[in-house]
Amino acid sequence: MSYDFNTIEAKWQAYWAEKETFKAENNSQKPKYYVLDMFPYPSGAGLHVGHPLGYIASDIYARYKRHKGFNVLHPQGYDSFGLPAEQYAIQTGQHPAITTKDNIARYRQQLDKIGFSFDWSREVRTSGPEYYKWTQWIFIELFNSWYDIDTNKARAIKELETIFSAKGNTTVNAVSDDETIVFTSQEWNSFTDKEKQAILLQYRLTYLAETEVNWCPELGTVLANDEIVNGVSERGGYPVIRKKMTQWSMRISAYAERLLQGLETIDWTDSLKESQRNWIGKSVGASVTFNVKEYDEVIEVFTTRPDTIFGVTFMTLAPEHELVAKITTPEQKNKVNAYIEATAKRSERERMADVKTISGVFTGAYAEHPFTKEPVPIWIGDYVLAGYGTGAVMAVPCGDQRDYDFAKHFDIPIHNIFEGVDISEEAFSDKEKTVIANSDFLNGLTYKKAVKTAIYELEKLGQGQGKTNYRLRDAVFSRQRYWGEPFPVYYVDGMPQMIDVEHLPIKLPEVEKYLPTETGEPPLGRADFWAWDVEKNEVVSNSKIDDKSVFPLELNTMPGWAGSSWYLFRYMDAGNQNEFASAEALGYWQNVDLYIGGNEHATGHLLYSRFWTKFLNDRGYLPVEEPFKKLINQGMILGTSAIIYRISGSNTYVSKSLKETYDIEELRVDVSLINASDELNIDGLKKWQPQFADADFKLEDGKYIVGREVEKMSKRWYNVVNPDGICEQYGADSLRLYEMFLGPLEQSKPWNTAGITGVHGFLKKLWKLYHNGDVFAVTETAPTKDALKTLHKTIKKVQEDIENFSFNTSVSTFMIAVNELTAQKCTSKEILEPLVILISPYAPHIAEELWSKLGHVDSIATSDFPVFDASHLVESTKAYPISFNGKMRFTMELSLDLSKDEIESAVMAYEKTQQQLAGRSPKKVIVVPGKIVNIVG
RNA sequence: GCUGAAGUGGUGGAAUUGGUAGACACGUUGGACUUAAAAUCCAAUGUCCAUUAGGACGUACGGGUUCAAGUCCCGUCUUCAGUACCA
Repeated sequence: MSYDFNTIEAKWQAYWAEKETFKAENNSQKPKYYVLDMFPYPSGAGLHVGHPLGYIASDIYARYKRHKGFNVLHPQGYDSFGLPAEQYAIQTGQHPAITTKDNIARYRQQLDKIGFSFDWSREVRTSGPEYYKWTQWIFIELFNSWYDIDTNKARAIKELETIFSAKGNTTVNAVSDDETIVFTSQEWNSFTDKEKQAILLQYRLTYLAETEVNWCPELGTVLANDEIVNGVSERGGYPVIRKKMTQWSMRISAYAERLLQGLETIDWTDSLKESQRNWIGKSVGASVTFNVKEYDEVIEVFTTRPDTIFGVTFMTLAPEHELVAKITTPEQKNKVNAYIEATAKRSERERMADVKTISGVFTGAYAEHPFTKEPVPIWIGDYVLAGYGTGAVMAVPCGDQRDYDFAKHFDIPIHNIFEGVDISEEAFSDKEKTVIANSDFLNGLTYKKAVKTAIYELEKLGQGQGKTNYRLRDAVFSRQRYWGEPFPVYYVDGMPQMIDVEHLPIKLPEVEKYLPTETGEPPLGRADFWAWDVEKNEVVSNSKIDDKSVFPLELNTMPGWAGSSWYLFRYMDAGNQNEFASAEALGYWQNVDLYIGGNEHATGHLLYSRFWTKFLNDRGYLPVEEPFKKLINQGMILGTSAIIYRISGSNTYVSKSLKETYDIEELRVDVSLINASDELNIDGLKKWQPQFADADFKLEDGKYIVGREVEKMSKRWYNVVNPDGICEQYGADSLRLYEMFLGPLEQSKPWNTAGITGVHGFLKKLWKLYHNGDVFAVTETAPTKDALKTLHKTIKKVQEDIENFSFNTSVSTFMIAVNELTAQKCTSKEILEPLVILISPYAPHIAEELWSKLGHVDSIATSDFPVFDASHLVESTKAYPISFNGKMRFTMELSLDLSKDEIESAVMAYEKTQQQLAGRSPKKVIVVPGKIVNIVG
């Protein structure tokens, strides 16, 4: 009986499903371990070979941890709200729920074939009402919270109302939109209900605000930055303008410092932490206010260099700055307006791309320098961004290159305030070497001292203070889409109201089309039943909105990251109808011990879910501050596209080496038409697409050789390889081993099936090791010394590899072990039984089969990992001379702990053969813990 | 520009704290078994010279530290990823 992987794999997959082998219990005497994959979006294209890479790695780790005696939670689900299903719905009219359901079924089928140890009883789907009920609940909790800076955590909004009615807002230190509003308790209590609501909205952690968006009138929707190419929409090529819209926002900025500090407590890669640090963008400096001459206005700026305050020779405002209209003089009005109009037409992306062109206009107004009281001209320029800091800068041309370039371009004076520095060619921005000059009380001071002194003096004037600024902006939470979570929100008199938890979920309404309405409202504006009856507490027909108890519901839906920000907690208690997860389940599982996924989520999903976790922790719903303790980014598996060369204007194609002699254009063809030596299957190509049916080919050596290009796997490049074919031809175990064998987990690499015969051959050899012809041939004979050595070498290496996530090298270790044992003709059960456990995380199906043949009734998944015993690994020694404190020493390396006698005999043996090194006999042998032995000669 | 990662045979990639570079696999070549093919097994395979027994050179490039450097330090080049007028 040969290795019949198809039968074996089907058998054990059915067994696992039936016995629920991988179901995790929420209480156990064992220690817990939570291994999570980033859940997939179920796209119509199905899984390709890149998807399972991370899943295989996490599956190996999960299975290993089970062998090591842990109670492992390893769930899977679907991030099933998203754009592709909606776009498909717009084109075909098919409801996204149906598309999504079909795609999920296909994903599940493909996943099952690979033999993952997921606990499917905990599956979640973000688009399921029983799931998004709790996404809506979290939204309401955010709405009902404010951020208290003094206790540094979120608190219930009710507590804030209590404070307001008792003491007004002067004693509250809270994060809010407008810190200048001040009221007493008497004033608060005399406000109307609507006024109170409007004020509270400025403190809530999710709030309505006017936000600038990329609006495409033709498509009637808001576009994300990456959906715009050269100022027009990627789809359709329609113009895009910047427009202000009222949208929900998340006050993530309140958590900026904690999101930054929290990075110190988690085990993520440095590059990922660095990305998040950059994104949060903390900078320490000062806020300075300049009075505007002849107007009763002040301009507030943020600067990291208050020490250069005497170098200010002008100010620049962003064209969008609100003061621009107020302070521009009549003479400059036309120029300024023309400039503002010109910049408004450019998208933010264009402005960023076009860094080199210097542009700006003088407003005609002057500010007053806080210390010298000299006039400072106020300019506008698009190098200042409205969205960062205060949208205004104090320009110090001698110390900042952008200010310098601007000043040179417009002939604005440049004052040198640095001692002994030449600024005739460029600005000087080296803080460390800074010594201030020409600056009154700052003269002679170095950077750090000058900053302190400048802030102190500004505070005395009441025109500035030390300030920390963050780049992180509040996150827009509204999408003008259909296929997303509806908000549990209705509007009374323009003010948002939350629906009570007991009436959730608010389910997505039916619409006949998935496009925005003709009047530019989101798709939910097409729903007939989309109004809230506060007496019946149910969704009713829009026609009843005239009734006094019926109000319109929110038309936007939530963004993709809403559902994915908390799903890890839902897995802990997926079926719970009464809570998002029970306190017991949350207390037991805590957070994710190991999270594996792609690094495209570095600043999106991974930041938002940290934010929500901290928030839920503040409000007492979670016992943890961070969602993911350890995170590994798997690399992308790239496709190898195949290229054929068509002679321009003809239907003739030339082989790769002939392409230079013709004027050609490149076409990509399906990679399944290419064999291992880059040869094209011409008959296959002719059948593939009608345009090739009567094509001519110019061959080399009787073959058509294609060009290859490594790029992202994508349908449009015809380079997608599905795992299904591999599973059929070589089996899931081969696929699993091969994906690991391809290279380091974290590295991107092109998919190439050529090497799969290597790992497949290994599995065949493994099978043969346990069989003599057709007979299972494991015996009770005592193992040889060599066999024991091979086994324990393998245990040690595999265990180290798994702990270090170097799965690729353990595949090699297995191959060496099997080759050695085959050569040794080992049939001993004492060796072969533990060996199969070592291999089982990688190739679980064949391991289960051999395990049951070894006489076990239970799944191998519950067996214990073999214990490493170093005593089987006595090996030869190496020695190197070292010089230490003028004395000659030898360092001797042994492969493991040896007894004193063994060391001494090894030293003697070594001495005999290496007399040139061991001219003197060792006087003392020092055993250093581990494996280095120092011999002092 | 900045940040991060990396550069090793024909290819994917190994190499503990510095300690015999190229494990393992693919590919290639030769051989065995077959009528033949497939499958399987065996051998060789960094480069160059000896063509035996051995020697020299080799981890992007140039220096340095060290008894010893793929690994550490300085400089240069290249590639990939992320990010960008952040005041």
